[in-house]
Amino acid sequence: MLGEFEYLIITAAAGLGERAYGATIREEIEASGRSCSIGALYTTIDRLEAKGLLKTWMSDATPERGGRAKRMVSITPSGVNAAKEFYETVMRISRGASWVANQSRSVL
Amino acid sequence: MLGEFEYLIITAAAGLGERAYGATIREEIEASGRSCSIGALYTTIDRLEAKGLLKTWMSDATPERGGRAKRMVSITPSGVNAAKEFYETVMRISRGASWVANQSRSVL
DNA sequence: CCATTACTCACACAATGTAGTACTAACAAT
DNA sequence: ATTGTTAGTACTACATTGTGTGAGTAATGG
Repeated sequence: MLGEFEYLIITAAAGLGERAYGATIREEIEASGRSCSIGALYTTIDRLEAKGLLKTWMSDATPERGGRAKRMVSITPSGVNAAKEFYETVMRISRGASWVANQSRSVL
Repeated sequence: MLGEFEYLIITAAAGLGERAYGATIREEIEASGRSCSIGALYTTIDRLEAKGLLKTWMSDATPERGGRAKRMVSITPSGVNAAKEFYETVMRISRGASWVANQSRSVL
């Protein structure tokens, strides 16, 4: 099973599409109010890659100040599956919990 | 932040209400298709109690064969908050993800 | 006394977090 | 042009927290 942080990274990367790499993923995560240390980010990316849930490759350096080569990220089909399963597990578990709003609406 | 298993236990206990203790929580979890070893269960209950997210106490023995005293569980207000936050974090993160169905409906 | 129900313990492994290091390129000063 | 400074990026080693295992122990009713 994915951890919450792993899910977070996969989801952010999926949303960023072609623009996904360490720094943009981090911004995305912190923008949602969750802190994301650099180290935690890369170790998790490594682990996810080892599990085959995403793949990475080095791009060429861009002509920006400090434009070091980026480690680009994209989600594999397995990665999408894993994320989907995580999401559905949380949904299933949560069914009926008092802190879940609007439970009846989902049926309408 | 809660782990997935911690969330699972809090949710199961919340659903069971007065009847929540080790064995019923375990049944509840396994009924949802997720395995739940005894050891993992109690370790996690211990940790959650240490964090103040739930409280436990020993009940009297029941008059059933083998009816040993049970370690009853109930969720504290902090526990409800933590669960709620976990749920909302996952929801917020997931907004827009391709694997989430019916995204428009939530607005209606 | 023994089958049943339930909990405890000791440890192993996996996921997440922190802090610090190192590399690259633009920019600025000389 | 050379050098130093700074910003953007990636990597590594270690610390902490979360999850898993299953044998072992205790209490109770028959």
